[in-house]
Amino acid sequence: MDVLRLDNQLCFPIYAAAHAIGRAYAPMLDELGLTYPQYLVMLVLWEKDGVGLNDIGARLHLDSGTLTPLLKRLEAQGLVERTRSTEDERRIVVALTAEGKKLRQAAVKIPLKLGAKMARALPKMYAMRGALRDLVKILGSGGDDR
Amino acid sequence: MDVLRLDNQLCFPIYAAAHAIGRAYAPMLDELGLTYPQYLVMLVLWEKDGVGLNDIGARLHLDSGTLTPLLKRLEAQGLVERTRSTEDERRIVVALTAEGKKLRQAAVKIPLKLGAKMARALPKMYAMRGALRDLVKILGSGGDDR
DNA sequence: TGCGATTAGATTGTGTACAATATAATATCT
DNA sequence: AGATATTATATTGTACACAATCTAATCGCA
Repeated sequence: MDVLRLDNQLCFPIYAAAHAIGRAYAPMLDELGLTYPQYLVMLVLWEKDGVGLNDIGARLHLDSGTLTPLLKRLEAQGLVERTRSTEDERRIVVALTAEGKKLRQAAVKIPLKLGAKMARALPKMYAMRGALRDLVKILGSGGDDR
Repeated sequence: MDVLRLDNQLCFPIYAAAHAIGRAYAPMLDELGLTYPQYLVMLVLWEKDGVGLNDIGARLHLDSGTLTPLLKRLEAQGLVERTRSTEDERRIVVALTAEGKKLRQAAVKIPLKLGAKMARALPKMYAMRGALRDLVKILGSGGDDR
């Protein structure tokens, strides 16, 4: 077997799928004024508001180089507020604004629409989810828990 | 089920895994002077030299906005040459230099090392490859076959 | 053959993603 | 208590990725 043949690669399909996912989400998220990474950040915050930048990074495996500008833009859109923690001044706490909280209602349609779009792929995606998580763990998760 | 809960997302694990893969490849590819996307382009060319930018894009689901600068940098490194096709002047043909061809020898170790690194994840990755390819098809593949 | 439609790649603009580095704050050790 | 080590985030620099748009070349149709 030719280890350098594109069709024999195991990682490339993941890469290609991730990009396809991003492209598929974009028009729908654009209606909410969000990009896919921003949407992921909002998911984290809708789940637990007022967490640190570090915590968001740990959940999403993204570091401050990515998150700082991203959060700045979310703040500029009036969806979040960033403040320095009083307990530890190195920490940034990210809180949803009322508008940010309200956006959740509109956002509910996103996974529903995407789910419908890739309905026939869903069963296998459910099946591969755990393996993908394991892979992230094995390879090292990036973000601020490095 | 909360459709907006991060752990319930089916796409996020793919996104996270793709980024983890990129991070895992980077140090090794850096020794060859390549980035992961550049490495993918080289895979395509090692397989079939002298193809069009469009063909590379179709294989990798990347468009000219991404490929043009990427190929420019590969050309600057002396690994490829870009020429205008005589049959169709809109087309760019990308050919490996001798140095580009020679790099394949050093590149063989990359998949081997990565494979070793994620050995225990490999069986499931083999299993999910087809499903990931289907997903790319379903969502629309991007690149220049849009 | 001429003209409108389509295509290939370049370009512009925006938003990531991450390595490396810097600065200030906190933790740990002696 | 003081010094050193570590940590959180910002910043800098580089390389993507892709939508939108542009320009020149080619295709398809009347």
